[in-house]
Amino acid sequence: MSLRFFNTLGRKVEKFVPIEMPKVGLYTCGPTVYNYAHIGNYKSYIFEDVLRRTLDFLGYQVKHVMNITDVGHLVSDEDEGEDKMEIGARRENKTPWEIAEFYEKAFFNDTNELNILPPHIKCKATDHVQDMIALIARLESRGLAYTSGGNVYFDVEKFRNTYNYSKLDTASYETGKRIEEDQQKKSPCDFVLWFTKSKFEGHLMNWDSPWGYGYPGWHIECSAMSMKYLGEQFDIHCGGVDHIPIHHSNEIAQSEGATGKIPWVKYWLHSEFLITTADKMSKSSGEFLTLSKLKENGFNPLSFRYLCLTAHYRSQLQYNDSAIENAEQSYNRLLNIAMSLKEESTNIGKADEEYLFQFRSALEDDLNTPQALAIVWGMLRDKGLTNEVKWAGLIEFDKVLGFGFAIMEKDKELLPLEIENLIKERELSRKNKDYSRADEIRNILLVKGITLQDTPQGVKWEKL
RNA sequence: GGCGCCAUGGCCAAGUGGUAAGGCGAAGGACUGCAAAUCCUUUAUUCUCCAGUUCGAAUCUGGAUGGCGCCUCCA
Repeated sequence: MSLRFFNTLGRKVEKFVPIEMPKVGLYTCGPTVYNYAHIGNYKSYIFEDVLRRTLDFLGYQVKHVMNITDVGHLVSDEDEGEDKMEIGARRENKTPWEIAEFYEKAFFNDTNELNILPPHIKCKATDHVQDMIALIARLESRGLAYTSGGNVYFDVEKFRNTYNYSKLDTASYETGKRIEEDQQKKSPCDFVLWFTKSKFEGHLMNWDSPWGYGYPGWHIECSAMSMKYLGEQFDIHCGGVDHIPIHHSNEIAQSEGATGKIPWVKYWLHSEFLITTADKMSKSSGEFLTLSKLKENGFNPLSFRYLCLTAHYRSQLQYNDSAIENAEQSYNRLLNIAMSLKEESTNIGKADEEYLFQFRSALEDDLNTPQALAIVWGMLRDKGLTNEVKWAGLIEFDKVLGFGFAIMEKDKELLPLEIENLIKERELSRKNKDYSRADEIRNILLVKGITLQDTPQGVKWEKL
């Protein structure tokens, strides 16, 4: 079988054929850096990482571009028209640039802990304002943009998609219900390309442009930057499902409108949300679960990665306490098995072809990671395989799973002498059948965060 | 108001016409001084409910109920 993806463009699973074999241009929507990302965000980034690793695994040459949105979006959480970057700035008494730098760093710290590969090119919106201006000018020259009330708008009436990507019925739009309607628009579906008239006072991030001193609309950065680095047509564009109706529809309209080349992007892949019992995890609602919080609660970031892999990227993932606990447990077992296989494998064997084939097939089937994990467990439990073969297989699988088993080292740290002596004393007590003293010592060590296991090979200890 | 998605054991979750993957948990057993870890075994006659199509439905159709998302902030 060959690689297949569910393409949002046609809402069906399609064979993946890159524009120029074996190269793949991949653009993934990056973070808006006005606050910490939450674990729901990271579900998407983990999906994109698995996608990229799968493409690598299958022999494609991927060029991965990701944007950093460091220009605030137009509308605020309360729908009153405030800029997120500037809200963040005011909240923390910093400039928008300081805010952006701080949260960008936080983002990449988190993704690093989740073993998410950094993009080959990361591009900041603020570094590409000239590219955006050029693109807007291009749209203007093709008659697809108009100026009204000081702002430049994209004219959707002048550009009709040949495919109904978003499946939005624009005729039955209920505009002005959630946010105040912009009376300057010709059609409710028009969107701003360039602002000179901000709805609010004291906007700090501004640039000179042919239309006046101002700042770009939200959607234009992705079109401008992706085309700059990947060409006017490229293979894959990813994001969360929430981007389908508006952000990506607008991107398509402005990109195809500017170049006249259709389709702009061949495959659109969208990741479903992580769902909590309480509320949708949303940055704007204030309360959200960050990776740091997860770590404070004692969970390994890679357990969260494992959890994301147990569900298909296109289905909502139910997140609750037992879900992450289950995942942590499973991941720890997998890790232990991996580390023992590593220890017991003196020479690297050759992975079993049948399991490798099954694993590859699962991923080729629109990235079925739950199926892929089932195959991993199946191989590990297979009594017909030697440890060398299993370890070789696991190394291969891990290229996509991304836990980093191959480079991981089992903690070989030494225990303080005091504890070392307690363990020795306990061994002596056990030999003398003084089990109450032995159990007492085991409890003392437990309080100090060390568990003991009396295995046939001797005492093993582990830090909690 | 419009549009889209989903409903599988205690939990997470694959499977989308041929008779329910996998992980966690739980139960029993082996091992152990007892534990822990590990290993072995068991754990959904059934896929929210009601009709229908079919030789055959978790999978298709209609309806009901419940949940989620989008309609210019969102992964």
